[in-house]
Amino acid sequence: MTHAIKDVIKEKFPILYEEELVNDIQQNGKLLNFEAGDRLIEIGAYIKQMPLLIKGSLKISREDKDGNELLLYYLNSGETCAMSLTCCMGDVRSNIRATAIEDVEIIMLPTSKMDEWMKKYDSWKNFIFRAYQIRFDEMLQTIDSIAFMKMDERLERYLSERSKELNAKILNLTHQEIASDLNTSREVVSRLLKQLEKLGRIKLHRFKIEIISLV
DNA sequence: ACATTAATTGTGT
DNA sequence: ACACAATTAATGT
Repeated sequence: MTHAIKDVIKEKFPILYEEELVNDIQQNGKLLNFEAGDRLIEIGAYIKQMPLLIKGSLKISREDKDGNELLLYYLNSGETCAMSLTCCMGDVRSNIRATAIEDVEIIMLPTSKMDEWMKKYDSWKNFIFRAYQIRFDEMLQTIDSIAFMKMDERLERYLSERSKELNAKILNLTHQEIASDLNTSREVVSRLLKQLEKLGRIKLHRFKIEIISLV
């Protein structure tokens, strides 16, 4: 039983307060569901829709020249993908990939409306600017964690961020996944995780990591 | 309940 | 980074 898009917007995107805008979204938006593992956006594809994430979370990544997957950031409910905006403005192919890491519910909006809404609705404009700003801040943090932090600190930060975002104490991740997100080897991750477990900050299980207490 | 297999995780070099 | 061992979960018999 799906509720009206209108209600969902009011609940998850209170920042979009203009009644008329909400109606517009209701009219033009499509409510879609994806399962964990599905790819919503593939590298090289044209983007004609822009997502508003209602439930679940997405992993946004790109590929380097050797075909390695490189993590950009995670998207959670109440957020949107800033990259898909830049793509859809020009008639450009996507340079990112979006993969569902949990079951996901999203509203897809036709990019054709974006221009019009930017001019027409203040709250929409603010929303978009804010999405950019949040993403930008996060990327800055990521950059200096790569530049200045040692792997053990990066791992710890990674875990506490993920647990905060998903707001879950149990993360369903393999060591290999973490390793490719952090661009290191699986063995290093295993060893560092082991240390954290010894310190009593996490507990290790197969396929999952239980967070006990992280900074 | 047991054996087989595949994948994850652990460890030494 | 590589190689191999140990452990675990899933599946079939």
